[in-house]
Amino acid sequence: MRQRAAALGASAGAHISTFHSLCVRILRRYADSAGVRPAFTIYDQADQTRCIKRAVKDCDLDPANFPPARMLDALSALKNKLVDADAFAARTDDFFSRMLSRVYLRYQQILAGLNALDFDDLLLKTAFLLEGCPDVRRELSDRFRFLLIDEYQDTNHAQYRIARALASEHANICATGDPDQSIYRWRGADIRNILAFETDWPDATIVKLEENFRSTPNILAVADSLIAFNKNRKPKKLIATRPADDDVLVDAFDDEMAEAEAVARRVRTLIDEGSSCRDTAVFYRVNAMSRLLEEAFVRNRIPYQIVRGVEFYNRSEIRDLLAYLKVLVNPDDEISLARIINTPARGIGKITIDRVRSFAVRNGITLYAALKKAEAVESLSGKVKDRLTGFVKMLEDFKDYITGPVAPLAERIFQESGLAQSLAAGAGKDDSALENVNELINAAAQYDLNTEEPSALDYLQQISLFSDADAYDPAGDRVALMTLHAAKGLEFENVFIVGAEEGLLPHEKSNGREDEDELEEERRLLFVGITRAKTRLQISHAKYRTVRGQTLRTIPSQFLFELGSGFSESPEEDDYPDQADEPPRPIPAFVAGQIVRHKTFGLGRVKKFVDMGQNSIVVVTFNTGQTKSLMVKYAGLSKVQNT
DNA sequence: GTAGTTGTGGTTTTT
DNA sequence: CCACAACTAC
Repeated sequence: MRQRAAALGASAGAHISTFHSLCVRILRRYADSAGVRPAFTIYDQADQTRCIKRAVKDCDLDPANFPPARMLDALSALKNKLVDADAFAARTDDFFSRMLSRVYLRYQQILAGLNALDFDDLLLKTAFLLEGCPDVRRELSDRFRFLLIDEYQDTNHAQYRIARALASEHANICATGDPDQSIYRWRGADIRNILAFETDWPDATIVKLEENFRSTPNILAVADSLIAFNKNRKPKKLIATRPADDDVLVDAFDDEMAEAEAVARRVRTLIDEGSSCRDTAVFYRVNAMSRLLEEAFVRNRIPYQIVRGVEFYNRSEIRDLLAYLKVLVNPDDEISLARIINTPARGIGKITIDRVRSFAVRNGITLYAALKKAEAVESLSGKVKDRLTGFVKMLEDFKDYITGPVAPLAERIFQESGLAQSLAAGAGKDDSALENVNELINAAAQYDLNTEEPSALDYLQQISLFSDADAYDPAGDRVALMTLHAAKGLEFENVFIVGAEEGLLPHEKSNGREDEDELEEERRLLFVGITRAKTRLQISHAKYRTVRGQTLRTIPSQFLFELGSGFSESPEEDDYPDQADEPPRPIPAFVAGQIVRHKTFGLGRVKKFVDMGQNSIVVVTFNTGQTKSLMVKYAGLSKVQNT
């Protein structure tokens, strides 16, 4: 989480840390009381997915009916509410929750066996520790005598309970935040935390920060107009203190290439006029959009940085290298072990692994311990045994270096494991992999320099919690490219927001689901992006966009119609087909539940109708299973009689 | 048994 | 379009 819990200790100096990092430090220090082993590995989403798949399988459930992503979301929601597996088991009522409960119990068993904690466990275990051990709570409360929590609107219930426990002894707690900037509801952030702060701490002084020193009135007007469309909010007025300046621009481009190129050229112009690169940022909804922009910036010779925190650590070459480190630090981490045992290929296949695993189970030892005793596994050929012992020996040799600087160890692993060689062999098609590895090793070297007693364990636990905030380098004079989420808390003279299209912003995954809440969160996301801009703001969309290899005509984001009138449209003619030729026709209204037919997608059911006159949008779930946003005037939908 | 090949399916945001 | 899973050829 981005919000930081800063604790100001009189003698120790101020600590600035994210909630999760604080939890890691607490859990390591009070491991016994918290019921964890200190060398735990922190599992991210990919690792969690592997574990939950295994848990679902162990419970004899069909992954088709119990999709891993769904299950993880459900477990995460429970953990964020501090409902552990046992507590949940006691309160299941329907079939699904009974199955979920079994998966939950099994999942926790698996993680415990691997000596791993997921992100939610870090919070849950810390909260339980603080609430269950008064001694620990008092000690920490005394150590952190003043508590300041930023971005409080994005705290979840577990974080709330941790903060409450830490402040319980002294009540020196200060929280800052803005409910209109809550963009992590999907991750369990509970807006009630900030709304209820005054009731939780009755003596608290409330300071409203309504004056905005950052943005021009032009930008604030657009932000204000947009966010006012959210029904579920406390109205608030932003008061501009700066004089009016340039108009906000809303631009339409032919396709995503043209959009990226136009943005790059406009940035080029700003730079030529004397603006620093660091003063400009480009925001997008999904990481996948960064590539086109990157290419455009290269073409226009503009220095840029792609701010990617988590994204970087999802790269397979990075995951491979880190998996080696994880296994060295925590041999129980079979998820990482499974990843590296045949990466790069060294002739250890699935069947071999299964045999060693069953040997491990029979003898009640871990997979790694079984690998060490590979000689004793009868079902293996001598050749295979040799490969296994060679692999284990390599790891054991690396182990000599797990305390001490990390960069040399990472370099050594990269070379001696064969990763370097296999990367070089596959090069040509993608030379960025080697670059990424070098970046990782450089970052490790930086860690070594900044840390008194560097170790692989400490390094791994730190980078697992690496955030987008850490990824942004304000020192470099480069244009920043990042997702709207990553933009939170930052500000720039010039801001470009691209891809303001239905399905992208708001994202289709959050359109018309359950209720309006998800749409409102998308609106807040754009609001956050807009309010990052100090002086110049350009929001754009492409008329055609290629997604997954298919070029489709897009629909401008409904949010563009909610910006009020305080902006200039692009001078280009709006050349959507049909519009010029045909006189405006009355737009038919749809209601949710209405069955409709589309010439390409066939039959579907209306999920939602957004009445915007000529620009009305209808969201339809088609029988093919896909949900699409369509502009009524182009969709050619016909209403079908409900039977 | 392993490794390369074809096929399927799913597909945001991040700690 | 990409990652992964089952499949087939060594």
